[in-house]
Amino acid sequence: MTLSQALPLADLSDCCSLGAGPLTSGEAERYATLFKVLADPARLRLLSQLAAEGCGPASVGELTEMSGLSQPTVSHHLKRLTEAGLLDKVRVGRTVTHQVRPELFAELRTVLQMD
Amino acid sequence: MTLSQALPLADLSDCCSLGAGPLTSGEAERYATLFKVLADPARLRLLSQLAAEGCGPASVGELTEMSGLSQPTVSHHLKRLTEAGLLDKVRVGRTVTHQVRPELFAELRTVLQMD
DNA sequence: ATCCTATATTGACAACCATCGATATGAAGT
DNA sequence: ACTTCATATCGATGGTTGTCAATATAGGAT
Repeated sequence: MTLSQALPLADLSDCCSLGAGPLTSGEAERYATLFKVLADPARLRLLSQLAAEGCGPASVGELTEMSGLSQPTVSHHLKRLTEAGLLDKVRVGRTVTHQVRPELFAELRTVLQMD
Repeated sequence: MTLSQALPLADLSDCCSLGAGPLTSGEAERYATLFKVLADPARLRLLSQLAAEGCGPASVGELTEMSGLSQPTVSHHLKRLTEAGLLDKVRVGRTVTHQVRPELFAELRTVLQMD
């Protein structure tokens, strides 16, 4: 069960962002959970690799080489990103591929809108 | 010395975001530091209070009442937000007021652009 | 069935941080 | 100077997490 399934974000189109009224404690915790996933340099670099134009989905092994981290550490970060709803995970034979899922990024941009 | 003075963000207009090529380790750490400041429900609620339309700058005491947290805890959070460059701090007599500083929010929105 | 290869999980350790009570600083009034 | 009020800092504590080595799982090939 992914985080996005367990804790769906509020629809920002009609209600709340930082710039449009105080957040409820539930909203604040859900957004904080998402920002926490982004608040790590290794995960940001993995995301930037996956989001770079021209690069399609990448395997865990490729991302391990690029990051210079150990394979368990990369697997751990990809799991956190996937459970947060920021990545999609696809198994093809023995290799596992990940791909950026843009929806939540768009929602977070709305949250950071200050006017 | 605030974080934004010590570690200026790269100019995103011509260079790097998550969607435009891999991040350097320096960029990844600076963005991760900023997201870490946002990755706390209490700080998000303080920000949403400060950003709510109609609300001007608010004092530490007012924010302490609204948040339900202790005064030292609120002071701690406001310090982190201010040192990150997300808030401005102004002392007026005995009371200290804070106000949202929109620049870094705009930069983070750019970082989260995935296309 | 056995082996190899790719990924996931476990266990452990160190570092960081949110929170509070207690106390210090600092500014203004008497 | 002294008191009072608003905010900041200190010290301690409990919880979270990034990282790795070691091991487990799982899929394909022989």
